[in-house]
Amino acid sequence: MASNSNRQGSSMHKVVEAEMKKPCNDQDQISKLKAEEDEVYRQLWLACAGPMVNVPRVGDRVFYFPQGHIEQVEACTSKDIDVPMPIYNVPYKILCCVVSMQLQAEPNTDEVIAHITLVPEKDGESSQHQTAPSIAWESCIRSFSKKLTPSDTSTHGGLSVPRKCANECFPPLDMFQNLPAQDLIAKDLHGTEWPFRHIYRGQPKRHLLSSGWSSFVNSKKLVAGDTCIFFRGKTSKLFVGIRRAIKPENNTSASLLSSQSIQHGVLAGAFHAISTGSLFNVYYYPWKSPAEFIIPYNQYMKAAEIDYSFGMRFKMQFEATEGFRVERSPKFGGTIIGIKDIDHTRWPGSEWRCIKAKWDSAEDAAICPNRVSPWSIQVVEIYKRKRKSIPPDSKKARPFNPLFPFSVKGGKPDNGLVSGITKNSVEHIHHGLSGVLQGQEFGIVDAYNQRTSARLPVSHLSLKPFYGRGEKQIGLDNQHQLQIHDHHESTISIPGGVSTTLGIAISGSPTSASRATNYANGAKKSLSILDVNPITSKSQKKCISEAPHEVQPVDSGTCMIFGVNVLGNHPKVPSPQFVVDGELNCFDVVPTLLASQEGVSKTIHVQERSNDNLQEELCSCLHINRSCTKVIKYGTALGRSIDLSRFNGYGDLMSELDKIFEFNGSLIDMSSNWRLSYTDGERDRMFGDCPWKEFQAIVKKMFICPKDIDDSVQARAPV
Amino acid sequence: MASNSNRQGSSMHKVVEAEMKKPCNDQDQISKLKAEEDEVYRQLWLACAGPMVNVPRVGDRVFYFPQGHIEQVEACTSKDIDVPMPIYNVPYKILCCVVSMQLQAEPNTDEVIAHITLVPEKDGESSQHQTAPSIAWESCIRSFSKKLTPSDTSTHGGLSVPRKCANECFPPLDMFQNLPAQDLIAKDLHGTEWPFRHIYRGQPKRHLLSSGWSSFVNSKKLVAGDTCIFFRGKTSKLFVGIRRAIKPENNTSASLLSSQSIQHGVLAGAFHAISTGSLFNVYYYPWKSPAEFIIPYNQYMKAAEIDYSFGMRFKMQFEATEGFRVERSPKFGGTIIGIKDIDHTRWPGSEWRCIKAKWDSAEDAAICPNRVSPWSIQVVEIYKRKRKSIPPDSKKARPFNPLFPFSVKGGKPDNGLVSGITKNSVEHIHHGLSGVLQGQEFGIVDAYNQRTSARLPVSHLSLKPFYGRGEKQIGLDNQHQLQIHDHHESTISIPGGVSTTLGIAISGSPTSASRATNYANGAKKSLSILDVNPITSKSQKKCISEAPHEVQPVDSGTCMIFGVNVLGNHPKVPSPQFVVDGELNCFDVVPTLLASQEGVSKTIHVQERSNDNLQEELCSCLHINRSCTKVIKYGTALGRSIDLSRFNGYGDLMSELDKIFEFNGSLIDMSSNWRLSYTDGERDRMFGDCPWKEFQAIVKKMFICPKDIDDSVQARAPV
DNA sequence: TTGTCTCCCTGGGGGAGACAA
DNA sequence: TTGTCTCCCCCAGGGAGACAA
Repeated sequence: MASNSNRQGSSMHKVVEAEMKKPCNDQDQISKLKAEEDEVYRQLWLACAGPMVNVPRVGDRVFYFPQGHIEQVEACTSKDIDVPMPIYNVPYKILCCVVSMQLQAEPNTDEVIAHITLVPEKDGESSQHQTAPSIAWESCIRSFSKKLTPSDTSTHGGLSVPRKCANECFPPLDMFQNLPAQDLIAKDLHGTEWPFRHIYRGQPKRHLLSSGWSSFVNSKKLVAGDTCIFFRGKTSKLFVGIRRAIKPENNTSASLLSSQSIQHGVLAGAFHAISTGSLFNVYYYPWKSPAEFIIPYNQYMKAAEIDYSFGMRFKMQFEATEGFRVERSPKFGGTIIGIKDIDHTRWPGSEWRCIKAKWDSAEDAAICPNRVSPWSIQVVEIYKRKRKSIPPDSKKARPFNPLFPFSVKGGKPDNGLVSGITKNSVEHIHHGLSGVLQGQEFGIVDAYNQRTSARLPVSHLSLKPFYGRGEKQIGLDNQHQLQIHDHHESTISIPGGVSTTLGIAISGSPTSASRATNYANGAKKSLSILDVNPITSKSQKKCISEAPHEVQPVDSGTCMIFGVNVLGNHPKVPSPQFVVDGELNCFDVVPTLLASQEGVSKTIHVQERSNDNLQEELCSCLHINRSCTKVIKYGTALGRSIDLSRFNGYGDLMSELDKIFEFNGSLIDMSSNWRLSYTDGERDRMFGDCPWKEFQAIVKKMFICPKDIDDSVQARAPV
Repeated sequence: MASNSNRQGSSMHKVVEAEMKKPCNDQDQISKLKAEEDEVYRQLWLACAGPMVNVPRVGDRVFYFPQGHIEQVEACTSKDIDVPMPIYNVPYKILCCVVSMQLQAEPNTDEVIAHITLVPEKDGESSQHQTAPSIAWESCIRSFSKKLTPSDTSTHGGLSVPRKCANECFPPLDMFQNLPAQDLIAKDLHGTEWPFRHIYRGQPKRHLLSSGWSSFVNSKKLVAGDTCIFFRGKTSKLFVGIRRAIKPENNTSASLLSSQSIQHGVLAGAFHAISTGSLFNVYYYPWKSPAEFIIPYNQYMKAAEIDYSFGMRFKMQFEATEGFRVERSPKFGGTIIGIKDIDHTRWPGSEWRCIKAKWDSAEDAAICPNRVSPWSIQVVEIYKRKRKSIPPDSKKARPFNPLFPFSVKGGKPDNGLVSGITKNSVEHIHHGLSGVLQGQEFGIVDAYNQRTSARLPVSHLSLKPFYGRGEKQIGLDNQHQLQIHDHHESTISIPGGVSTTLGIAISGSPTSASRATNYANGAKKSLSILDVNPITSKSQKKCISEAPHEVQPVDSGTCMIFGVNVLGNHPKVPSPQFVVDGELNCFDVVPTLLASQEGVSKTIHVQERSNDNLQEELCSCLHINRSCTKVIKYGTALGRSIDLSRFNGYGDLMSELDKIFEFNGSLIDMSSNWRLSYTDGERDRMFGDCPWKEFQAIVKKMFICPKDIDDSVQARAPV
């Protein structure tokens, strides 16, 4: 392209560009020049991307949000088929390290693209890695941008360069000449060189880019309103870029894959990367993406420190018109009117766009999104309140099960790396009220029934909530890690990160059974990171936010603080396509398999059998990949299935069961003769004798029985 | 674009286009016109795609080959990271019905795109659905294509239209005029209308497209060597298209996803589609795709009827130069020098490019691919031999496990829909020799050890080989299908097809164990489709191909007939990333878990223990996600692992073991005192007393023991 | 019959100062 | 100071027949 337009003037025009490389052999000098050029390129790229765009640098730690990535690809593709996506077993945010970062531009449109290579971070914690402070290039990098006028883009004449910009950014002209002029060569983001004639002429005199300019305009298909951007470093290297007023629309039919498959690609790609701990590539298109989906660790954590609550006032910036300098828009003001994960089914607890905003002016509301993410807003100072306890990111194992890309249904337990901020807020509750959960390992601890929880192994209490159903993990730093489990559930980690968790019943051979048990005990001893304190249960339902400015939420029923609904009202979770309808059939059929699947779920049943049957069913149903847990009411043919992940505690559950089985409240207030019990992997338990989170993790099936009948099968009835 | 160039001549030129719609209100007439236009468009699209390209029509049944789809996306994207892909549990070919088919073109390059919506067919069999015969449009559709000369594409002058083409394809000119001329309007694949001045002038007189032509050339960026194509139906509707000599290269940086993620997208998308039976979209780019990956059912089946063998001569067509008519190239001749699945690890048994070709001339070899698929070649008549039995596609359940998109490693058992042709050949063996496997449901049945196998439910025997390790499936037509399993292994199918299979050891409770068995028996009763016959095992190694012209293969070691290697030599299968290295640790640690995974594989170990240990290990290792099976030789410290999927029968296996353990043939001919035994999921120690396929599915570990020692632990020693 | 060349002639657009906001 | 206009002038390229393969 450039060569086409290389209609250079007569040879008397001196070419100024020429990099001005001094004849120094100093390696440092050369690499400095290179570094400067790289920095100029980066700044140009950012200027072309827009004032709101930022990208991390190599080595930075970031959070990758698959939801945001999908937002981008959805913005780029036309939704083809309305086939519901499965729920992938991918955390809503993934801590990564930036392995490489290539700032590029699309050849045809000059649309900016950041090609980012990430590697999932093994370790949730580690030092608050700071981005290597970039050398203060700002002092020696000059730039200007100009929004093109109709004259600038007309066929008659060139670009009128503001005097100040020309003086600052272009090499000086020899003003003693009759018609001061020089030939400039500017590189665009592709490295293509564009020759421009820079001339000082007209009456009154002004700076113009004449020859070459119209070729540039034609090639880049610039129109009035677009912005051209010039950057120049100390070494006189000149760069040119563009930012369009109207972003190029997507080539609808030009996609290689269907939008469906692309979403699969995003999710399966992320899944594979975290499963194997391997690199993965992400393309970030700032012009297309509704929001950044790769957030620097520090930015995220800073947001996590703030105690967002209803009614808070905040400001947010968006791209808008700006002057010759690349600047940010004025800020738009808004108020938080809701905090809630936007897709509880797929991304429970996610902070992505979890804040519902009401914008101050109606016009703003038309431009600004309804929902924003915490890290993209600036809370007005007066409202800022930090959380009390901030253990930012604790050392935890990956919470998802790498053998199961698809989750059967929502209900992903809240845990560790998966939901940092959410965790923090929850943690805050406990901290504030019971002083638990300090240090690197912490969990959401509950003591719904103190008697029972006291009986559980210490390690269990501490780690269980984070590893799904009663798993715990040792040897985290080892690729060949082995996860062991009591309740006779076990997990194997496959090198490269693939692991699965499977529960098994005790083998008939006492030898092998005892061997396994012994080993489990041995493993437990190696856990030195436990920190368990007794806690009380009162805190469970208290609304976390204690900000003085807090108002009762308008959209009642949800008071979500970073994804945790602290009120008792629950939206109905839609059932995605992967729920087992036929599963009731397996009820009597299949020998029990006690599988522990993080983020996966549970089989559940109705029951109308004798006590013998109850006993028997302890190991009679397959517990893999179910989102729902069966509830069987004694004497009733039709059982029900419920998704435990929808509930935040026993109270919620009981209310629901009371409603479902039409106890009219008598199940809740215990006035009925019926009680709820459940089976876990081992044998019968009474309802409510362990913390809720743990209950969620271990429950296999629930039974609603008359007390007398229930008692008769309860070998060891706690409570 | 078109409007830009719409420099129409003076008003005296009559516009001929105008669709010539007669003033008939007849709906039939209108829809006929529409149908004709659609057909002309289709023909134009095909002509632009190239002479070798074909696409199915809506309603057609086709096989979709994920491998081919990946070939296409790989051809379009630059491989970014060298991270190995996981093995997805997706069949290598997927029978689909074409739900919709949009023939499009890329806006910038006019590259042809077929946007195909497929839905996986539930039913492997069903009627030999014939494509609705298209109306014989050919009689009324006129077309010509011209390879553009330098003059045609130069800035001076227009397109020189061959006289015959102009007469046939353009509306007739009024030759009584001084300068006979008319204005034509031609639609391209986007529906954009291009005006052309058709004039008959010069000395001598000739047909030219003058005004408008150069705009067309510029807009489409045509160069000499490219081809322009005109089509016209009866209704005078004129269409124009192009086919480039040099296909546009891929926009490397313009991809939305990394090539990794795109491959994930292809595979996860396919997986999801077959899991849920839902629609999925595929974009086929004939200019980019190295080969068609959507093959009409009939074309595939026709190929499947042929008994391909080494040395066969065949012809194949490729795109090449052609005349004014869109025609196929001359055929290239070649010889089959190998038949073998190209990626046995990922796509075992796949016929995709399974034929290794030697091309007759060296120049051809430079153009033609090394490997071709059976359906894309035409076997020279003299070599054609049909297979004996052709049960083309039997009604079988989907063989893959829908809960496991990723398979850990190759070794996918041959089964049903997954490998139609391969199956056929395998089936053929059994059919020909034992008369088994008729009807809709069939399995490879064996009764090597009657005593042992007699204990298994019939259903087990019958279905096992096709569903991995000892699974069986009922209710195939039901989305809510339930897979049941004895050996205390069980599978749940989740509606939409998600299911998993897990094995468990017998629970400590005798009650539950017996119940499970009972139920399994009960379930068995509902299986009315079983057809079990005794077969002998001799047939196992017989080479299928009995073609008289068959020659011994040059690249010895593989004589694959549709994916089945009928010779005994096996290439080493590379171990992909998902193999468990740390698994030896679990050996002593974890209670046995007998997992049945279709396409997944087996754990294996070395052994140097006492008989007690042997006994113990019957249920001591996790059998998930292994490609290899352990072989333990008594008294030898170092055991070995072998991939059973590499072998086609016991003979192969024994040869290999004989070699590995240096028996120098004495293991094969039984002259040594050593024997091979194995353990299955029920802790029974057995000899090779069941069909090979079943053996592959149920074997957990193999032991090579001296006869006497072996007998001592052999409760029931068959042989 | 059709590919290439050359001649003719027109108009789009590059290059300059004039003028005005 | 800079956006727009207009004038000037040139040459790219379209349109035609000549010529030759």
